[in-house]
Amino acid sequence: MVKEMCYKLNKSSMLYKRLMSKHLERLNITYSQLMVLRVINQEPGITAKEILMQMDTDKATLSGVLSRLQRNNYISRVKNEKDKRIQNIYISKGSEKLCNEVSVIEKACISDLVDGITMGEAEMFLQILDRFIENQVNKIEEKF
Amino acid sequence: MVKEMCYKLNKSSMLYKRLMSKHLERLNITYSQLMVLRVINQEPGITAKEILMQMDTDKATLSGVLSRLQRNNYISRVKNEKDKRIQNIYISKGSEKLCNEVSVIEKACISDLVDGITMGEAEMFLQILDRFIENQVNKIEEKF
DNA sequence: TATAATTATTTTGTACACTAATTAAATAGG
DNA sequence: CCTATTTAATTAGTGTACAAAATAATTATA
Repeated sequence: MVKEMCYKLNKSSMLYKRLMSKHLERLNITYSQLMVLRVINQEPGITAKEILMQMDTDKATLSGVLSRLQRNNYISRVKNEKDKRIQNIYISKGSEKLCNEVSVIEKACISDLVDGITMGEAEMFLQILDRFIENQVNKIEEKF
Repeated sequence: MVKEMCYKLNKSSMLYKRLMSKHLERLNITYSQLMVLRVINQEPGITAKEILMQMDTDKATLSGVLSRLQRNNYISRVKNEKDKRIQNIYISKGSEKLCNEVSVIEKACISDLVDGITMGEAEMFLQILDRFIENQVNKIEEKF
């Protein structure tokens, strides 16, 4: 039962990434890059460390995503004068527009995914999922 | 709401892979490799094509997983004499034991994940998830 | 029967997740 | 003040996901 849940959660996650990447392809940005760009858009001047705390991800992975975002001129990084280990990250002109544009695509893309699922069901689903995630986090912290 | 569902599904999937890989580390096999190994274990002599049909994955990805499994002596591939494009895949001696051993680990590892979730809730969760996945599959097939 | 189309699989190239090791800067303790 | 530790971020290396192209064998067709 739990095994089935895990298997299907993975499957659904995989499908979502597939779906979103196909839609994002023409915008020349990836799903992971977009997630990070959004966080930067909401908090200009944010540091990599702060992004890490907001998004439960890996620092090495984030480093790569950021350099690709910079390479494609979506962001710029400015060395902090007070603490030279830190870089403040800013979204480039025009990229805010991209964020908004994607929100529209995303809405259109995912609205159909709740077909046949009622509001109440979705709410219950989220509650259970939250509990499940909490258990996962505990389990990971517990052992290692 | 849907967005939140997608986000959390992804998060949960990521956490599960993290959890499993930490447990599998000492067995010197990865989660993806194990999934494939299990299919081969159930159907000795299976071909890559047939594995692809059972597991909704990518042929290039599978090709890589199979060569790593072979490199680590978990499987062997024998060229089919009737159709030389095909290789029949067999599990190596001792690897069946690994499959069983992992099932035990997996059970221990994931039983705690349903803490605070009733049987009924889990069932409902799975039903909604199934519908969600079905919608995703439709959406992917529809557009491309 | 020669060639075109199809099929099974691998290779190449890009992006990402994760671990371990490294670099560079800041801060603490003696 | 100088070493030791901590902190922020990058680099190197392995594995995975996916698209596109290549390879090799089989089957269909002109």
